[in-house]
Amino acid sequence: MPELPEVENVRRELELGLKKIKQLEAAWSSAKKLRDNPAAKELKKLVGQKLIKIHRKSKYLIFEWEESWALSHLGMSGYWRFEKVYKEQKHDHIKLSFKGSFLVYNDPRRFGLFVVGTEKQINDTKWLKNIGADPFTFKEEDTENKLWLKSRKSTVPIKNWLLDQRNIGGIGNIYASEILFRAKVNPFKKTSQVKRDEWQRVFEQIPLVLIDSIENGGTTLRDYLKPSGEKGDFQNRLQVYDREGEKCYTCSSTILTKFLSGRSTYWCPRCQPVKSKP
DNA sequence: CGGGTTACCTGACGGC
DNA sequence: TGCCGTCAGGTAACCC
Repeated sequence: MPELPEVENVRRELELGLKKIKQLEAAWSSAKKLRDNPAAKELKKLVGQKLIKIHRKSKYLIFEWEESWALSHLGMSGYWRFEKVYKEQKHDHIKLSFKGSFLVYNDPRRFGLFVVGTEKQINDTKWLKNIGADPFTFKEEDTENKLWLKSRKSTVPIKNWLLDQRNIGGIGNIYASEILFRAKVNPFKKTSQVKRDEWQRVFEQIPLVLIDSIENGGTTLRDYLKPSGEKGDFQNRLQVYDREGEKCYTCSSTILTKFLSGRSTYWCPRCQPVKSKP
């Protein structure tokens, strides 16, 4: 479900709610396992602490408590919700009880993650350590050139390269297709064969598309909801994703879709030809 | 090693 | 109505 823009929207809304939150009074987790379910005793470490800030790295939420940190990943179907009165829902997995409010993690498919530790322990987890460049700062840090050099060695399709979190953190299946459409690059092109000017366009579009989506509340195709329960709005701005058989807004060609490494890939055959223009 | 496939889970939806 | 196959916004363990 959630890629970087959705996770950032969750982060922003949760942080708005923090002002009203006091100490954690009780913590509960379901018996059903998430990807790495916190042992009940790990979760108990948070009791008595105040939630201070929520950070985001790539698609991960990082909860900063007074003494501890916690790492949250929403997988495909996870979401956090704020409630004044707890109303149990199917697939609730974590319930944090504060005075006068509840913060609940629900995740039907249970691909999500929640672990507790010290700041150092969390930062040293394999999940945070293996994340590649940050899409909003790689321009400033000469990372762009490093990524370009790295890309010369990769023979995977460029779309797969964008999805590999070890290269750039935060791009998922929707935005990989959207970024490549806006950059006018064919998603099946081998990464090492993507020319410098095409690469330039891809790099330019990565932060633009992600920010555009963040500002529009993320993409709600099926079940993504912000903690407030509201839908996102970026689904109305998608150019190719989920638009198979519809007309390209730019050139009126029919949008195509194809399975690539197990993921649906959408593109416009005329705007993103296999052979780039000379 | 890189690159491809499949598994992990539940639910929604379409075809028969 | 129900059963079955397919697909879903992510990651990671397997293969070769």
